[in-house]
Amino acid sequence: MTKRGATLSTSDARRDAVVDAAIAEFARGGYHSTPISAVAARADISPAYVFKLFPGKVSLFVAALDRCYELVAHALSNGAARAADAGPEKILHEMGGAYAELIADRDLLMLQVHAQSAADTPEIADAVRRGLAKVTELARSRSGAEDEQVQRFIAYGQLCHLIVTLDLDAHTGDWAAVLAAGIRHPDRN
Amino acid sequence: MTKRGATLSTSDARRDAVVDAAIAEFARGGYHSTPISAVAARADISPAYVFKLFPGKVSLFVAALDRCYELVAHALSNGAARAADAGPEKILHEMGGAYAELIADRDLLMLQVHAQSAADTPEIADAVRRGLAKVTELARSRSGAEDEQVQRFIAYGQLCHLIVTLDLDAHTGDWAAVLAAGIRHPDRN
DNA sequence: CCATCGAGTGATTGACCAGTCACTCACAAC
DNA sequence: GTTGTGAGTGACTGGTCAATCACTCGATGG
Repeated sequence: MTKRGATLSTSDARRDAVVDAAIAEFARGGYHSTPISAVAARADISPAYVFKLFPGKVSLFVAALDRCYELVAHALSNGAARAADAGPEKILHEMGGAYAELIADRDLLMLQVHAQSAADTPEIADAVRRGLAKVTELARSRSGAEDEQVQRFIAYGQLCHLIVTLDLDAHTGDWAAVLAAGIRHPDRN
Repeated sequence: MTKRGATLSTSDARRDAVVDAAIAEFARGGYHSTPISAVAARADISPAYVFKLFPGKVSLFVAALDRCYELVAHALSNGAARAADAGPEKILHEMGGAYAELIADRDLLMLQVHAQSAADTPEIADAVRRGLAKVTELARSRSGAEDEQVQRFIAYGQLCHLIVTLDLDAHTGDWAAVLAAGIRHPDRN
């Protein structure tokens, strides 16, 4: 009972669609509390078929995570291009702006947060390290900044994750304002 | 069948012991994949009795989290005292050192990471915000530093969480070294 | 000696979920 | 037209877990 109508899709196309659904669902509930059935439902697919496309739940999560970091790297790269041959600080700033735009819908950000928490599963930890390596080296090579500046770039990225996760700009004042000051927030809608 | 022998403990003492066990167990598995039975086993208690001491799983987690931030605040306070009346930067640096010592056993750090990932449960998000507020205001008031410096203090704390979670100082070189540079790591044993 | 009360448990329930398997169905090639 | 193949599913299994409840046991007080 193919619900989508239209032509029968090849399994590779389906796999891509399932990864998209996985990003959205895992971003909502995290690894442990998101059932495969939720991903399947979003992809208009039976839960059983997900296991034909991926060997298990971890593989699916890792695939989603890989895709997430790929998108992040792509955005950072674009950001760097926008500041062409300005100084390192300016380039990093532009990359930060591009990242803020990318994560406006929260999914890619939350997925990273959940992945960090699920890093006791070795495959997941590996995927996070892989992604973070890509991002770090990209920031360094494209900006030409000192190691210290690159480190700060990542640190403020992590702070940004915290702010969004806790909805700090909406909630309460003062101490929250200290943390959120000057960080580019995703649009609220 | 009270296994601990000795005198029968009052329920309040038991509650404390259960919170300690909860910190250790939740730090290992996170909120969703840590069963109450694991906490109960570590506290030498039947799972059923945990529900007599706490109304539900979330309450237990929140209690553990509250205690965690209490310990963090206490450590930071001690750190600030060590630098008595030095400059703000020096005081913040000393607080950072005290924090690094406190989280040497990883439990208090991992609990915070897992809490962030479980922040879609409102009670948990509230507890994290409460704790973070306490820490932020403590850092600001005790150091007398500018808002910007306090923000940086927290941001590097988050970076520290990432480094420990991914075991970055042990794993691989170069990009990992950039991120871990100058951060005081917990003793490896 | 009896009543009460708090500490603590065993057994159970109801729900959920990862993973499996045998199956159907559409289409293609011969 | 029948044989083969890949897409896709329904139904099931084995296991886990939060939460509940009726119960036991030991101490304490009258």
